[in-house]
Amino acid sequence: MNNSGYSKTAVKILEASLPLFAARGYNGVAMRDIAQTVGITAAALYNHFSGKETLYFQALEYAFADKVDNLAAELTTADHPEGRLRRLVAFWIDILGGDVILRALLQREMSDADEQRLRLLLDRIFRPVYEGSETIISALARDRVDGHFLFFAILGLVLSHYQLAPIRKRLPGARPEHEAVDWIAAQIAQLLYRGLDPNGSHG
Amino acid sequence: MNNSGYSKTAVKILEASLPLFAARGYNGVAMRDIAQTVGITAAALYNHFSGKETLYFQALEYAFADKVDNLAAELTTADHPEGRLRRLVAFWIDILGGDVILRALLQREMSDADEQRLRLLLDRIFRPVYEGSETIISALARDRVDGHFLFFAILGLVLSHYQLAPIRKRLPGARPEHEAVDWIAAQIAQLLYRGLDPNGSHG
DNA sequence: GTCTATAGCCGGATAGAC
DNA sequence: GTCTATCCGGCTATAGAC
Repeated sequence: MNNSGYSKTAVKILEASLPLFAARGYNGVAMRDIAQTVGITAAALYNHFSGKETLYFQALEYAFADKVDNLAAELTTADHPEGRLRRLVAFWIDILGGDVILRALLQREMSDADEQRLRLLLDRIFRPVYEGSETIISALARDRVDGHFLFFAILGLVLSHYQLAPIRKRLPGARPEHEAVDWIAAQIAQLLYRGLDPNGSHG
Repeated sequence: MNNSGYSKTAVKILEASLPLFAARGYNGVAMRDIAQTVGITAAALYNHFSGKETLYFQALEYAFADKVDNLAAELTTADHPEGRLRRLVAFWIDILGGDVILRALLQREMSDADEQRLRLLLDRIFRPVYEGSETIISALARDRVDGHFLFFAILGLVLSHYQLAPIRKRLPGARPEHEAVDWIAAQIAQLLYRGLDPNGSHG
């Protein structure tokens, strides 16, 4: 037992199952696979989780725990708006870019759209971040764009950068630095803040 | 037989399988499911396709056929750069927003990342559009952002708008007009062209 | 708490009659 | 070209010994 309420073996099972579910999806992973990774038999899994669905659900919850702490504080410190925008972009890159497993799970949940699992994502990740970044978002959006739209535009730019990587890397113009987090953050912030208009502030 | 080279039944099979694969993925669809939708038995499927993998692959190819014709011509007509940007955004919305099946298949292919199927997507969709929009992209990007990055930023903004819809619609600030293609196109073009800088051209 | 063994089900694919 | 019947393998889950 530890403070998460799971036994040591249960934690090992959860941590073994996450990369598998992320890589191959719910249907693509057999209980035998998870058991083999842990080093026990499939039957023994049922001593810790009542079934495959339960295990999957608890693995999701386990993966998303404590991902969004202290974001709000970081986003409200006095700073130029562009700096705070950059930190919000960096936050998403940190969450989505640094964790292949979380990203794959997120994408899968988006397309499978189970109501219960969706609620987990909302409560654990999106609502906290949305509320924590409301001030900076509305300050940035002003009358120019819709704030709700802007929040998802930032998230979408980060997410799609990673999501489209298999295709992105295969088209001419791809360069190694496109995978560097600092470069990505700078490009996104630059694009969002300055825009493309040649008559704009930076042109 | 028709000009696609498929018999009438084969076409019915392809068109029946696409929504199923889009909704539940390769592993989530049984040959029996497809057969039942068509109104035949699973065994009869093998008169038209040699196996499940072949059927899936041909269904993908069938879905992507003729999606990108005449884009290049449309993007090079004389016009203000902002107008051409808007047309490029509209093109992606037209492809990705208007076809839930294509979008779901695209997303699934992105995360499953089979080399052969990836090549199909590249050759049928992305490379033609990429090459067709090279001129307008580099004219828009100039020295401000990377052109390769900009191409995927535009695509990513459209794609993620639809992809994140399950979460987007559940957060405060969601409104019905956020689903209207004209509104989406206007917001994306506005954001990309003008940017967020209060000292920018639109101030 | 783990094991072996197995029940019960489902999925892909084939054989052969019609 | 479709059918019925069937094979075979893989899967979740359970029973019961240790």
